[in-house]
Amino acid sequence: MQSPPTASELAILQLLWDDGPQTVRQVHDTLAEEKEVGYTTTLKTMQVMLERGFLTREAQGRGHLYAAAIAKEDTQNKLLDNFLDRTFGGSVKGLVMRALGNRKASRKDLQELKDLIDRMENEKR
Amino acid sequence: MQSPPTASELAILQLLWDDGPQTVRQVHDTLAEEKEVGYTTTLKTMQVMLERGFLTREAQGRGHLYAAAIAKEDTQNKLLDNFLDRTFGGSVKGLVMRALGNRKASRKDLQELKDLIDRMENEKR
DNA sequence: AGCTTATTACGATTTTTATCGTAGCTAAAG
DNA sequence: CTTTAGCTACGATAAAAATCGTAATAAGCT
Repeated sequence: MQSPPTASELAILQLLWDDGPQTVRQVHDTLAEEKEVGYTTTLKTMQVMLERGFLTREAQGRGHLYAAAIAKEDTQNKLLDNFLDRTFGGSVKGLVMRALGNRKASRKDLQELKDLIDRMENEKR
Repeated sequence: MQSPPTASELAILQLLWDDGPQTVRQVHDTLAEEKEVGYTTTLKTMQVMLERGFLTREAQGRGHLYAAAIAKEDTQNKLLDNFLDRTFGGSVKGLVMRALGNRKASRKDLQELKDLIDRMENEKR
């Protein structure tokens, strides 16, 4: 993955990751709920993504069924890495504390995080 | 702050936040260590940032001394918010767990995080 | 004052990203 | 078989971000 997906591309990837392979029509209809955009814009973006190796597709009916070709976690990791460096100078602690401080996490989330931290501390030993 | 600073702009802000007000020359020399870029590119970017209200400046010698006009924490918060929504579907837990899982945090960092979580759990009561 | 050098101002260009119009194809419907 | 509705392909355009060239300005030196 040379350069990471752009914001628009990422929005499409999210749909394909979460809801599985879809046609341009399906993707577009979902995107259009959030933001006004032409059908051919979505189509073109997905064609570019195919070109870039972010998507695959197979013939289906009169059109194509597109699927994500890159893994969600890998992609998130790379984007996170970039963001961390650019915005928090690479400080994980800075990012995490800010994220927790700003947005409300549920009690259950907090407990899971503590568990994760405990496990990490043990592994470190 | 209408639209957030771009990647290039953010790099400049980081320098001004961390090392205090500087001239274009100083900023440029630091940036140029990382990446080849012309002096007037840096200058122009900083002029645009002034225009956008991200920087202030005052006359100094033959040139100007620039300073960040927006707060580091506010800016980081907004960028984090965007990033969280775009990349992790707004899931703080997802982001935090991934950040901790990927990059190594020091034992001290982990302890501080646990303390923060404990404080949050108490406040929640 | 005249020269040199660093800086600025300004506009233009390039590059990247996002957007869309149009023409043509194809399957399904009549 | 013809019409029609939905898609695709392709190129063009627009918008945003990054880059730089050039000329003017002003400080510092001799």
